[in-house]
Amino acid sequence: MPTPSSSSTKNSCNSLDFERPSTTVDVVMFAVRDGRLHVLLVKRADTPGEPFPGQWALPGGYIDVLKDEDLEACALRKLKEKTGVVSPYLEQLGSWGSKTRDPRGWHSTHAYFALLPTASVITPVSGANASEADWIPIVGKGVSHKLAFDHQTILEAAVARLRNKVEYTSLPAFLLPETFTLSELQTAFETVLGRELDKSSFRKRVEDAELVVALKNKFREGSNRPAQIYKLRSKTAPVFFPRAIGDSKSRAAK
Amino acid sequence: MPTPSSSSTKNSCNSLDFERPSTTVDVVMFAVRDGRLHVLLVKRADTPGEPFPGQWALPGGYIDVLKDEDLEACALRKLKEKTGVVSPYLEQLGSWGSKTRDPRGWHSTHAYFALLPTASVITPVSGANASEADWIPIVGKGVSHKLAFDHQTILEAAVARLRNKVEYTSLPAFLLPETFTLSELQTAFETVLGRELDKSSFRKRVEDAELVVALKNKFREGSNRPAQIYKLRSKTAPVFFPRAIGDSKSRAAK
DNA sequence: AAAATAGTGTCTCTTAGACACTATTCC
DNA sequence: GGAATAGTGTCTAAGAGACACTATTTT
Repeated sequence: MPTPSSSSTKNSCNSLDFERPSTTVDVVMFAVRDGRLHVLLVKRADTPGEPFPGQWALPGGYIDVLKDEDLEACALRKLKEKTGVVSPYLEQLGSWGSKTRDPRGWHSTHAYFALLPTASVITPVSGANASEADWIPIVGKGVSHKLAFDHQTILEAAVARLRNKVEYTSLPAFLLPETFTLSELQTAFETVLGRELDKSSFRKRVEDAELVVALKNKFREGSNRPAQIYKLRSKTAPVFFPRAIGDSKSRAAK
Repeated sequence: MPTPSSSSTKNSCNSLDFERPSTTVDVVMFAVRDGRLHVLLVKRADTPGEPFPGQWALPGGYIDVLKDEDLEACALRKLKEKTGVVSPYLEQLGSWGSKTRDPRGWHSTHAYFALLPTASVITPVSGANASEADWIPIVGKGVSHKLAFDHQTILEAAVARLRNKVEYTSLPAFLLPETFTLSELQTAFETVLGRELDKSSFRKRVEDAELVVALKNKFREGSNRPAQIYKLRSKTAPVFFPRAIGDSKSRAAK
């Protein structure tokens, strides 16, 4: 077991002198487009020498020890670079690290997942050195492209986590614009869950959880009865419902 | 933003040539001793130059790129080194990384948490270079010692996660020996939860979840009616209950 | 028989789902 | 009035808690 204070000399990236794994941060960014859940992917540069050239991957990359104060700041930086969004819902997903997941050697990545409001979905920014970025629809457990590294695994974990948490939290609310109607909120839940919900019990649930606040005299007009417009009571913290939304159906594991 | 393929030359730990953070793995090991929840801590070496000399810390350390296939293998290695236990319940907790959490520079750690069966708690192994190790009781949100690095934060996250998951999973079962009675199982839940449970509803819950299997003609004898002895149906996977154990009481956040 | 713990049954309360119902707008 | 969506009320079923009850052992 290597100890940082040993004084064998091999190479020195800083005060520690033994072979160390490299560290990255990847972000799974979700948004709803055309009533379907999408994830933002980037196409890797087609440079020879780069691993997985030209393949789709999660946006992410190496931590910049000068720019990034901490892991979350690094994730937020990558988010802003790709989408321009400054403060979306962001949650740590997990980490993956092994000898083999990157052909360049021992790598570990800290994965985050983010929920972006519909409004911000318009422009996939093809940033500085990212050759291409696009919103790809979620199909089944993940995406129908083959992804670089172990990004398929990470994406599947993110989709599973999101679907699981929808059962007992208000996460889909972060996929909507600032203001919305209850029907729109319900549709967001249904989009993520992949099944329809009963209107009456959904509304009771939302009401009891005090998730939203009605905006006085604000209504969504259409060719029918206008709908009350709401906003979230808390723009950042999700609400935890006391029971799963499927109740009698058992909650999925992990 | 640094790119791995840039060819400025600064130093070279492997093929990547820019300043990189260091990576560790820490493990929060829980066990029940004398009816109370404990965590295994180690005392850091009292060597000058080492950060936090002589202070209590979570067991863990640098990834060994030669020995460790992946993050989980690294966590299991550290677990075995400290306790001798080979396959406990092990779950990824999260990761913490920042410029400031280690005085030696940008560090990130992958934290795991483990539940150890009572049987394995007897011997805190003071391994090779670990100067001292001991089981410390959980008090409130964490432990009453001051811990090295941000280990207090990590420990508190582990305690919170454990307490939260007890509400809807069978995690405390992994704190018991192979076989146990339902009363012992209930006590394990109560120890972690920090509150008493109703016997009847607890047993219904366990029964409905098909968590345990009765051992034919095995009974725990005492100065009273003997109790049926059970074992877990699955020694590794926790069971997820359809509802929180507190039900009407709301589940804690995160 | 008493003590002690194991194990069960009954009642009530809460909440989710099903589903029918009413309400309000535009055409 | 009809179409369309918003919003509400009523009934039922399932599961959790409270708590009293029975069961089986040792002393």
